[in-house]
Amino acid sequence: MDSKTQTKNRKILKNPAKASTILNAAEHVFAEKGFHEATLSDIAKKANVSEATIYEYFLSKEELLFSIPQEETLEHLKKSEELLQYIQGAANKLRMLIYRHLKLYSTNPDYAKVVMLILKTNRKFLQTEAYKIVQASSRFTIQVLEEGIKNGEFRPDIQPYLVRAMIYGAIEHLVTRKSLLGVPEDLLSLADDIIKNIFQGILVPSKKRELTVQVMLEHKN
Amino acid sequence: MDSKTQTKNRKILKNPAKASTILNAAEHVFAEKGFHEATLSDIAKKANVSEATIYEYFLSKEELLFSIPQEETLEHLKKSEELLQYIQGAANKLRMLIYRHLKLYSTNPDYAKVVMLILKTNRKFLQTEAYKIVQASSRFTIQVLEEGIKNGEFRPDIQPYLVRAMIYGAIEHLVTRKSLLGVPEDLLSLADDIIKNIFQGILVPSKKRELTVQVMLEHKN
Amino acid sequence: MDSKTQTKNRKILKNPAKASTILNAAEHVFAEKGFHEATLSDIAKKANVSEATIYEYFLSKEELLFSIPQEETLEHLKKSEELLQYIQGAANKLRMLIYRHLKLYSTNPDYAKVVMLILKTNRKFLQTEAYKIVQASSRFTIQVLEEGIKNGEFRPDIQPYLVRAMIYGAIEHLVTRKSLLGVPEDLLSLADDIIKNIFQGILVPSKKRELTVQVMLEHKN
Amino acid sequence: MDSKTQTKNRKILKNPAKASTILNAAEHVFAEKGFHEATLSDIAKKANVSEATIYEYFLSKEELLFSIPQEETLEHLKKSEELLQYIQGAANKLRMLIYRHLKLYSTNPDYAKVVMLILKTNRKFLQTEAYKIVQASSRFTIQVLEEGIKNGEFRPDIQPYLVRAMIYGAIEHLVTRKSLLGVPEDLLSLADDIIKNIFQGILVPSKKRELTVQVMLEHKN
DNA sequence: GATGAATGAGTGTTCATTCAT
DNA sequence: CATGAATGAACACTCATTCAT
Repeated sequence: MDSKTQTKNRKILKNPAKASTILNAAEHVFAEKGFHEATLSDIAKKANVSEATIYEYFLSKEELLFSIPQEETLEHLKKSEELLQYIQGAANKLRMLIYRHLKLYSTNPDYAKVVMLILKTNRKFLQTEAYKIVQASSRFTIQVLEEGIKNGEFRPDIQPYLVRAMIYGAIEHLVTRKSLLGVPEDLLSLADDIIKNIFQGILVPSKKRELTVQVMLEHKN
Repeated sequence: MDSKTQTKNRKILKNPAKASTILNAAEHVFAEKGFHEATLSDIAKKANVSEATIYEYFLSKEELLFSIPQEETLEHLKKSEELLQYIQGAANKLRMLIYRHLKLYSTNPDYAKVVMLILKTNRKFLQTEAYKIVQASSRFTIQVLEEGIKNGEFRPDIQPYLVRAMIYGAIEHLVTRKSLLGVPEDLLSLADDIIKNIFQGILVPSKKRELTVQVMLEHKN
Repeated sequence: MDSKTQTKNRKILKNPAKASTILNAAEHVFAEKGFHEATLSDIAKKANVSEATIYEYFLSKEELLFSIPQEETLEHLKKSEELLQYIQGAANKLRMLIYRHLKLYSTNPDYAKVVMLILKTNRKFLQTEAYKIVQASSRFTIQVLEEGIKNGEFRPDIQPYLVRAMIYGAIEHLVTRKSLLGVPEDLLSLADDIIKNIFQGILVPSKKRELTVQVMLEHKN
Repeated sequence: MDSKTQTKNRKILKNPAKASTILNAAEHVFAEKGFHEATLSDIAKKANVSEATIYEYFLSKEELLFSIPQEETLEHLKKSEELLQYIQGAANKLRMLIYRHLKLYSTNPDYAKVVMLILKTNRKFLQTEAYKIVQASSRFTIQVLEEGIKNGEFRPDIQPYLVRAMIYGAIEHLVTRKSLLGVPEDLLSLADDIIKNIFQGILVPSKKRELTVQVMLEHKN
């Protein structure tokens, strides 16, 4: 609605520092208590502003929640996009995306909690601008996977949609566990192993048996 | 708590049919609206009982929520455990576990929503009896993975904990998407592809080049 | 909406005594403080129930307000309707209606305040069932006025709509003043004077001069 | 209070144009939404000033409301007072007062709404300077009525206080209906009929019967 | 055993008002 | 002078939970 934008004179653009303070407080409180359990009063206290002030910057508690990933995600996305241009090879690009994704959550545990425990399962969030950014981010992965298929790096029969689900699923699973249970201690160190598993699978390759055949041929000579 | 169970004379054992009716109603309403948005009044209406009656069978709204997976999960677990005994080979066993897991959610969309959108991100659920059953279930996967490593089916350098995260992560990611967005239409058909990816990875194997080298050696002889 | 009627299980029919208690409390508090200045808490205290209980009987503060005149007005209306049948002559009927109207407010000062100071100027009230009853009540007056015109009791050139406005206007004006200022002390005693004014107007009739002419004619004979 | 007026340096005198702009905006917004439903923000927007500026000219939202009739009413009063001097006869004077009163509201529908729907039922307004002006205005009516009684134009037994109530009551009733319901379309055209009713009443005069008697007397001769 | 009825406790949101600049 | 920015104070409304019958 037009009225929404105009009637409510939000000062978020006028004083971004305070908006950011509120956002950080909200992130922290939401991370700690969850959305419904957190109160505006909690957030106001944490941000050292009045509850009314929060409403000067955000339309509602829910909009405040949805505003949390906006900045962070957009910035992350742009950086990833930039880096993709400097990296050769789909495998290397994918490695970077996985690594950065894990790092994003790893270095921002509160943010991780908000995303994994609150936003990811919120129906309304899916209709949000912020969510579109998240979507864009995951589209990169699809593109890189397709690139890898095209240039022969990746199996031609993989389904990018499914592989992405596995990559993100693994990361989300781990970050969620970390958020809820505190384990594993060091998320980031898992990146390489995830990548290795994604790349090579878990089966012992059948190459060896083929190799054995070769050797037998040698004996024949 | 134990004391809680004993202090209140719960009649859940006396009239399991009604308890089950309530549980089903709750599952449906929670799936549709989410935990906080669903009201006891909604559930009571759906179950054709009074709100007070719900409290005859369950201690609280939260306990009602936590009771939902109990039956289903336990049954699922037992069946899996049984099947594991009849299957030869870690790969085959793993395939079965993945398939059954995906099928469980696939055939119970309401249950899937409750688990994926509500329980999985609930801190308190982790301290629940029901959760221990879930844990037990996922312990099978670890065991199978270890078995596969031991008998040479799986790479010796895989980390079972991580592989499990990838398997469950992928499934959860897909089931969550299905729960929220309705896509993909047919979850179950993805099982084989997930298994294939998990087993073989996405990289095109470098076997071919190695093979070429062998051939050159043969000529040398 | 259907949902409104069914979703909210109002117990107003089940326990009319309590509904009435609440209504009386509301009438008193609204009369004393006005609608916006009165709080649900005030009313709950006055009625010796919890605020939540009020919501078991009424959908909202506003609906509570609008429910106040319902009973009283309907009862008043029916009685008036009945009495009309026993009275001969439009003038006598009108006298009764005026008298009863003034008496209604005169004996229920709280009710008078609610009607005069709150409801009468409330736009939404006009779309209410209760208002339709009020309308019906004032329709009697129109009918009686028309009857009086037809049978020659009232001037044929009067406009019933306007006369009604004058009658009710006068009453409302007086009741409002009484509600706000406390004067005049005794409203009811004004009834006869109002009636007299309405009936005869304020002008000294010019009959006398005409009469004189007649007399002169007599003398002439 | 006097102290209030002096403590705060109100600039209403310094820039009467802006004060008037605000007052007009307030009149419009109050008329449209009612007092409680209107916000200072609404008024500020309508007046193209900031909310804080409104407080430079008026002490509070309520004082702003009470300031609305001041000018208009005073002007109206003075003009009426002047006209009274040029009119002969109490009946003619009363006719003028009624006509002008109805015209005042008729030509200022926003003002009419503010007065009829908000101010007239506001307790605090009665303690206001502005209200005293209104009172003064209605005192003219009393004076004219008394004059009419004295000089034989009006019945000697009418109660001026009551007649005034009827006149103003009728006008208020009609203006209120117009404000809320939009009918009748043309208020001003009702003036003559109101006057006629007030003057002559609604009863068919009993002259005729008396006249008949005279005629019989004539026959007797 | 089942429930109608009552409520305590809690919270997001609004807005008139103030004041430093 | 004008106002942007901040907030204190208030309140209607909801709902899980209890308990007498």
